[in-house]
Amino acid sequence: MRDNKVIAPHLLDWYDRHARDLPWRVPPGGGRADPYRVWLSEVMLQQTTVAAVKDYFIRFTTLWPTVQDLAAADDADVMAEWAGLGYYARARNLLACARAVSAAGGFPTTRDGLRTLPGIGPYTSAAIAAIVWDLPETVVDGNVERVVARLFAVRTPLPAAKPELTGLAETLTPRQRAGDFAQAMMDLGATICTPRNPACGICPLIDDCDARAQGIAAELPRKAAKAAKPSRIGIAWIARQGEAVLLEERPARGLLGGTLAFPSAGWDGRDLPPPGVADWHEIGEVRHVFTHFNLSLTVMMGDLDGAPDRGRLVPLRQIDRSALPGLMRKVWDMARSRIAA
DNA sequence: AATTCGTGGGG
DNA sequence: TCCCCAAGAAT
Repeated sequence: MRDNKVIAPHLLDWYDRHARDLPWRVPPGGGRADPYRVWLSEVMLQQTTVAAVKDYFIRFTTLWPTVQDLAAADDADVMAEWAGLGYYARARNLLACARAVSAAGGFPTTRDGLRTLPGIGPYTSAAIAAIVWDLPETVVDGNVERVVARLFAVRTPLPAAKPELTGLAETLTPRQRAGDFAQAMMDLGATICTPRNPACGICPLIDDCDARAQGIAAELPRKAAKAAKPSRIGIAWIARQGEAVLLEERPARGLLGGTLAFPSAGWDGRDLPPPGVADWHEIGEVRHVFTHFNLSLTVMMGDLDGAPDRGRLVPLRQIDRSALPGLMRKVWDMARSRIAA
């Protein structure tokens, strides 16, 4: 059996002095957090950096201050506000969750109850339970995996090491202030116990860290080798008619599911013809990187001869770049420069 | 259980 | 330029 580490008092003391000030966070000892704001921030923060989330969080909470407000919102408005943040299944699940919570009269007050809601998994359920309801749940995100792997010098590569790391993390969670402890672990991982060049010299847990003692902190956690990233090609069509351009809502599931987009094909498993008859001509190539492939998208432009067979024509001035996902922003930027010229 | 889901920043 | 990675969940 591994040694029993007791790090919570020391780490919480560090957190009381160094907690980051974040829009969704209640300072240590600052009272109960709003479950809506904590839930919204945790969903936005899934696989997404704090820097990228901040503005989105402020916009969402300004537009929809309560979960009831969000539950009453139009799907298209929420998708448009989420555009650019990525992982769009989160936005669809966000609305489904808001509507379930609103109908139920509030958020569940246990981890298991939270876990049943769409978009809330092992991490997010534990985070809300600990941060909002002050329950002694153990929160395991990428930061905690790294901190724990180093504290206990776990050499097993991820993701196989996940159960072991979770078990070890559970031995660290205090009965009191579990929410602050979780946020302290994540802050530590984000600011000191970083993936590369960890700042062990100023780490409050330096005397508890096995990896540091063995001189291998920067080498942990180990990770399984990743598969090479394949390349895909496709076509996007800028279909014009007078002062309007064709846009469509993508299918609800899959790549960029439910987002607003220019008609395209060949890169997402769909092999579709152009959206109508036109004098198609190439205006350039857009490159984009997804999690699991690189994309080269050939952009075609043309004036429609007759009605398009899908999508809807949107007046130029009505096209809102910020309502498009990142890939389609690139396509639009290229098209707009051509239209202006 | 392994895949499939975005995007932007940093080294 | 390329690779890594970031408060994961759903299937």
